[in-house]
Amino acid sequence: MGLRKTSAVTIRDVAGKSGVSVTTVSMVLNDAPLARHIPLTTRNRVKRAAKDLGYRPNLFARSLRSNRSQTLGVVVFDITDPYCTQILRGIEDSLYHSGYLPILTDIQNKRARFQRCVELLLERRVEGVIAIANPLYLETHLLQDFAHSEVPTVVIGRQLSESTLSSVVVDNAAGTFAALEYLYGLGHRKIAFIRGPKALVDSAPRWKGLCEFAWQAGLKIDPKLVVEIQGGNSSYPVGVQLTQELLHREREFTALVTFDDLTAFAAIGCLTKAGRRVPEDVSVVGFDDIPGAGFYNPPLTTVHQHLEMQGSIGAEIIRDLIHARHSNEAIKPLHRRVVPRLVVRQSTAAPPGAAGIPA
Amino acid sequence: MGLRKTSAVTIRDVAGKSGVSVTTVSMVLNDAPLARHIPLTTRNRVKRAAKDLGYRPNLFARSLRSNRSQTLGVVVFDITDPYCTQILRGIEDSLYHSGYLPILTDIQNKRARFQRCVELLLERRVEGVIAIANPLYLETHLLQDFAHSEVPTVVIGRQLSESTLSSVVVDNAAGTFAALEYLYGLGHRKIAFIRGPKALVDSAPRWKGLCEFAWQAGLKIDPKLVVEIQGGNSSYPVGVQLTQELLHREREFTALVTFDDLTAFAAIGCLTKAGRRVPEDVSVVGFDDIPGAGFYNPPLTTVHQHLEMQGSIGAEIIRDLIHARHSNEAIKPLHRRVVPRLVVRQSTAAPPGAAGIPA
DNA sequence: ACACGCTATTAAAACGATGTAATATGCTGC
DNA sequence: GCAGCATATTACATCGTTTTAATAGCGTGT
Repeated sequence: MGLRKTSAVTIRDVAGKSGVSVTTVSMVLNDAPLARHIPLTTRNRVKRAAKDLGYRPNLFARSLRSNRSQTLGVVVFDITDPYCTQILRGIEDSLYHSGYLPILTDIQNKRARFQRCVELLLERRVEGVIAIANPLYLETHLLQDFAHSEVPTVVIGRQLSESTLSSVVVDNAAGTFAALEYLYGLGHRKIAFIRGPKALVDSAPRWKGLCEFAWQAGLKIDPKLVVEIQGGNSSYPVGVQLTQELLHREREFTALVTFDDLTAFAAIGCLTKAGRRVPEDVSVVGFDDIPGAGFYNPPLTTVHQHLEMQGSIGAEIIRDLIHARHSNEAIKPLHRRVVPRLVVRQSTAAPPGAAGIPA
Repeated sequence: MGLRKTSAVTIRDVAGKSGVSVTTVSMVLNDAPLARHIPLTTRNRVKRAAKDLGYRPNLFARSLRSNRSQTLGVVVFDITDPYCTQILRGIEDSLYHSGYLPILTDIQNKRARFQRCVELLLERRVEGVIAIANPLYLETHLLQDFAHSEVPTVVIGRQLSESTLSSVVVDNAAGTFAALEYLYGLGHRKIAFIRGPKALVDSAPRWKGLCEFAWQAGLKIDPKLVVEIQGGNSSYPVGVQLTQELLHREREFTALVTFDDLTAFAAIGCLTKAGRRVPEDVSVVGFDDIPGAGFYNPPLTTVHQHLEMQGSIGAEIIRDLIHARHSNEAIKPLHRRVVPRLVVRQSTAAPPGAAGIPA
């Protein structure tokens, strides 16, 4: 190994060296059905020659001929966002032994880039597409290009039940439900909330999960203890500002459920500065379990949404769809939903007064 | 836009529609040098037809013929590591308008995958490779495969001055030098250090920068205030443990310089728990400026190493090398070094006693 | 009249693989 | 002695492009 040069070795060379025709070589190396008549000795001779010469089939020629690129397109909205990279990891793992290579395009959260990414992938004749949905906007109509080209497409992170596209989503409501259930179990009753911005699709179901538990447990949600992120997105400064607002309202609370981890970080920072200890005075719960949540000060209790698994599910769906398409079966979009899990760390504890009401 | 189907449109169709031969179409669309004799009217007719039909050249055919894949390989050691993704972002940006598409392979920090990634890229006939060096190990000999195949290769994050590979690195010593200079300027004299593990190449130069400044400023480094990360890598728990050890030694210190941000986070967590306030009692400085450093509690003063820029420089080098290779110039490996910048946030302040000795 | 250069255009040969349709060989049964 | 069949193998067209070498028309100077 190591000293094969630019594989100028073609199938013809292999044929020459092993004394058979290129057809035979091709059939042997792909063990095509028609190769069943070729005796073992010949097969071995061919394989031997191929290995000796360090033959690597030219993928361009192969793709040109067979019209299969052995390539999937992956569209992420921001490669520096751990949300995307964790999903990517799952995709990679699922694809690793499949012969498919993912090619990655990054929207960088810029609308203008979306169109170009789609074109790029179509140009490269990808056999399928996995798109990680931007939490803010999603140009579904752009993805329709793929649907039209009959390229199987799955969107991760956005519910699309009646679309021609497949989808993988997390069950947001189940996540917040579990979080509130846990706090309630610890004994918290005065609980504050920072809701997500209306612009994000995840906001509504996360809030819904909270309301559901509250309703089931007979817990009253105090409107004075609810604030909402305005504008497009959560951010550290916004989190700080909303936490301050909660403090200014001078309504006591022993726990705080935030829309996401970043907001939770901001809240903890703000509470600490205001002299409230976390978790001794106030418990804080986030959502997402971003990397770093476990290293925060204190380590954050939050809802883990199995991003890797979402990625691998997406890849599986695509593989299935491609397979279906190839055997001329009807391709029906698939929809999967993964259940998140509450990860308890050290930003939550029993409320100050009652030390440990049992769940 | 939107409803072009699987581009079964070939150059032949365009030729048919515009009433010329495929040769003419090809020449016009690539504005090849030989197209100079073709009158404007014909050119426009061809271009018009191409656009009307929604013609997209088949890249497989093109690559097969011209032996150019229009593709670069990028090898990262861990796609979920922000170090990699920031560099990636720089690479993308630099490549965005170049016609080259990066295809990404992820080692996942597993030695075994390296070989396979290299093979994958060679198979896809990439025209160049950008490898982001694993901080721990780097199978340079595996990359030699690329050198042998005359595929231009640049390594980001590892000094390789006399190699046949090109390289981009950060000037580690300059970074730590600046950090210590800053603390010294604030008035700190009793300064503790957490050194990086010997196994990491970055450890030595970062320590060297500290020693250099200390020597220049006449600052004595107290061996009792120096600890070193053992084993392979920095981690949160290790950081906590080493900080505890520093505290146990009962040698007073007003500032702490850590090997990297993760260790700094751990140190801050540990100090806080031990009742030392950051930065009022102890200032802490990290290295890397990982995302989240600005959101930590408190926001971390650290050394920013321009990862995006490193990425784009790498991409530029590759483009230059490919170009050189193409015009049959000799390809000499290039080596670039970027100077980091100290980012002052809120984990540093003047030492407790002397409130603000001027630099 | 014709060799020459110039413009405008194209036929045809690659590129490297795949797979269909065809061929060559040997064996069986009648 | 030959149709019929299984076995072993291959010639050749094909995929869609690029590019070389050739062609055709057309003025022009001798």
